[in-house]
Amino acid sequence: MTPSPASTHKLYFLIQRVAHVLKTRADAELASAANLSTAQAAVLAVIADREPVAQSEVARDLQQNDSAMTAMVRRLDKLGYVERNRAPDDARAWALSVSRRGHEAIAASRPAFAQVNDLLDRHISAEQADSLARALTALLQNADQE
Amino acid sequence: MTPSPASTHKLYFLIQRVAHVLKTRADAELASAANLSTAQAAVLAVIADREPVAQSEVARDLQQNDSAMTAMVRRLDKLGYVERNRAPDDARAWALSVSRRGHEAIAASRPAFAQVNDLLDRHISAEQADSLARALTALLQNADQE
DNA sequence: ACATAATACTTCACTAGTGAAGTAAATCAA
DNA sequence: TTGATTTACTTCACTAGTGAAGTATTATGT
Repeated sequence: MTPSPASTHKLYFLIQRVAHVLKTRADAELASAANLSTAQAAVLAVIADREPVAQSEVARDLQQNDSAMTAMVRRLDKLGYVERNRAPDDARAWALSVSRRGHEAIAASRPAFAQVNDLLDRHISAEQADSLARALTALLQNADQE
Repeated sequence: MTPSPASTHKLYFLIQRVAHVLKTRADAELASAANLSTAQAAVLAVIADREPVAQSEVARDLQQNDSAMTAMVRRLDKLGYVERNRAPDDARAWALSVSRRGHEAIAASRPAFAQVNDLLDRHISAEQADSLARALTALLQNADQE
């Protein structure tokens, strides 16, 4: 097997730092544009996409555990961004959906995300972004089944 | 300006998810190989590289704030992985260094990180990794000054 | 049918980060 | 040289995640 190039060796830490820097930046933009964090925006997006949806499905989708979702949905509920009804077909589950205010928050957050995407665009070429996205998507899918 | 390709639009969330999945994976590997988390390993690596070093410098290096470092160094101290002496030239600052046990923990963690790097290698070609690393490094440096 | 296993969710104790506010020491400007 | 500012660190209240353990409820195998 060929040895890893020097750049691969620190790729893990590099990804962590880029993710951290982008998250901090995006959270700042988002906080001033909408009363929302990036983590909340991610969860809202999944719910909007699949509603009515159970917590466990959102957790699976974001590859987080159920207890994280319990806490997150409680916060989103307190903010008035989601509705929690009992699922009609399963007495254990919630049927989550995005409220009117939740949709407004999502809409208000769009420009902030656009700004972060612009930052990415300015420093990564379109082809690089494309190949990066493909590599990361493949990584996500394959890492699952190992 | 050319519009972002579809893949760029979700790049932010993609990076966050990949970072999250890799972190969870690496933490699991690391926990069984050494009594250490990836966040702790990152901090120890910086200290080892620059010792004796002040907390604020480590924080700057990892692009985190000072209060995060206060808490992290307290945990590392409790684990016996760092030594905290007062800096001789500055009564406000700590002079941090890695203890013998800290170096042992770093050593014990290497195979775990190697395993995560292998995972990356298996799903990203060497050239992709190289170009990815370059793009992310540039992004990190430029994002700083904006 | 019924014991067993899996699933949906919660709670708890923990790590790991943020930002705001505060203290003490060091630096700078006049 | 002293007053204002910056720096190093801490504390606090918060978000956001983990894993383990527990409670219902649903699904499964014989």
